[in-house]
Amino acid sequence: MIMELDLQSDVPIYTQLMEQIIEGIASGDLSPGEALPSVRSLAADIGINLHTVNKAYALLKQEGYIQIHRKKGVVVAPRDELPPVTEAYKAKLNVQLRPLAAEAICRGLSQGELAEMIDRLYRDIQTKNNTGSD
Amino acid sequence: MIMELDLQSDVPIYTQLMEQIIEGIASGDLSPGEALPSVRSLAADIGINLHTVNKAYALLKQEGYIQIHRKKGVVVAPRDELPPVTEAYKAKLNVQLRPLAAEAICRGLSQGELAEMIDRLYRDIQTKNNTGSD
Amino acid sequence: MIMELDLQSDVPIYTQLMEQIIEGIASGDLSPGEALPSVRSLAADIGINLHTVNKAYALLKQEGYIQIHRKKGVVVAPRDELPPVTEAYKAKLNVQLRPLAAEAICRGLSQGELAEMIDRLYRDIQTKNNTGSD
Amino acid sequence: MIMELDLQSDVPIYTQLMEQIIEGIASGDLSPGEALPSVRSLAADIGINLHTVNKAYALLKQEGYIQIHRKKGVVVAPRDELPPVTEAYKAKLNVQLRPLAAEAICRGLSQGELAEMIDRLYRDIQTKNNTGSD
DNA sequence: GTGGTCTAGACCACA
DNA sequence: GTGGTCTAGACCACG
Repeated sequence: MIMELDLQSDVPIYTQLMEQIIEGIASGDLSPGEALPSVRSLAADIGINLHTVNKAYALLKQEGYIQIHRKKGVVVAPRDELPPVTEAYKAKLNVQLRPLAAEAICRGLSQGELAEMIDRLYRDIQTKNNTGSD
Repeated sequence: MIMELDLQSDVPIYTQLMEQIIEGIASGDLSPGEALPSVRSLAADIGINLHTVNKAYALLKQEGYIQIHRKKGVVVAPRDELPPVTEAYKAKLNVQLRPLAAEAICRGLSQGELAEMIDRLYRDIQTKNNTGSD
Repeated sequence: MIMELDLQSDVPIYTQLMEQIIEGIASGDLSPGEALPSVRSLAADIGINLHTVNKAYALLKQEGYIQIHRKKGVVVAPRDELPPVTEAYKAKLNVQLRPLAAEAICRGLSQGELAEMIDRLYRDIQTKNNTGSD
Repeated sequence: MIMELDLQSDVPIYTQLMEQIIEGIASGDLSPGEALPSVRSLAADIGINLHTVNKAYALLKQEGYIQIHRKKGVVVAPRDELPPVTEAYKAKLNVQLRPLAAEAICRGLSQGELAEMIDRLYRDIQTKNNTGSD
């Protein structure tokens, strides 16, 4: 799996790492139960410190996306143990979307255009289409 | 206008300030051309540091939401000067939405449900217009 | 507040730190809303690395015992926001108690004796009695 | 005897092994004097490393729960040689229970509820005696 | 070799 | 000065 990190971004590296892995799971690039690279090897691969990878893994574990298996190492959680759509999640998502919606309204982006963007993102992610022909 | 700040949040205060003002403009609570409180008075009102308000105003100005006149003070930008839907904006929005979409897919939130959430947010924000002169 | 750490113990320092703070809250030694020492100062006080303190604080925050307030720094969560008795908590507690109960049965410790130990612990903690006259 | 191991748990496998065996003794599932599987066969049965089983057995022997004879192999200690309720044990138990009690107090779990949980655990463990000869 | 823990020292965003 | 992030290097428990 290819990790696209922007070390210059103001988004913390461990967050980018988390996002990449979550997107990997969403796209099917990473299958439930599949093993992930060890903290050390991934850190070496992408040229960052192992603690940074460790933090990403720890947070993903806490959220339920991955598990630390004592024999298999780090693995993607099985499908039925992936985090579900809880009320807490929907509340969090609302909080995240709200400022985006407000800005969209200010700029005059129609709801339809926004819906279309999301539509494209859903298809983009689910078809592993990483190049985006837009 | 009421500012709702969460000092426990991991979102910086100046960002929350920006979001509140943008949402105020989106909801019509703040009209184009309307005057905003001075840095000093706003900071005193909500009990935060001058620098924090300053930073929020500076960024809002930079993005085109507000204007700072020597005489009139801080005012909301006139309608035709509010930031438009540029390609850069759409790209930024895509980058912001992508991880949210990926997580939604992982958790099994359908595209329809997500669209509905956004629909509700649009209505929620746009009908919050209290025109309150307090 | 006095921190009693055993650097030789196999219990991680950050765990001991968490336990001490939780006991401090339980005993009333730390009041809801009260400010805790900063990561740096606490680390310096007890002669450990600031990252270790940081980890303890981060976990306590995650569990809801403390909050990171942007103005006041680290504070004990207000009483009504302290973690409640959830089913998840009871399940966790059961898992923790089970092996202790099994060992107690093996050794022939009666249920009454165990109940009495807990009774004494409750009183001990709630009366800030840190010396234990047993 | 069935071993329930959780490879995702943060509890080391050898510890889980110990706990299972101790609970087996407590429930009567394993009788004093009864033979336990050899290190080799147990390791093979539950699919873990030899060293892991070895470590569990060594610690159990050290604590007095099992005995290792050259000829008879591994057997559960006779009833009168099982570890008794020593002061050291009570002290250790106190140390283990203390943080649990502190957390319970913080969350508002009453002493009665805690006592009831322990009561249920005692009965749960002691009635699990299936005397299964498989 | 794995993850977990701890240390040390550094930079930055925030208020 | 605060917490947050990242790096570097080390030791240990586990399997």
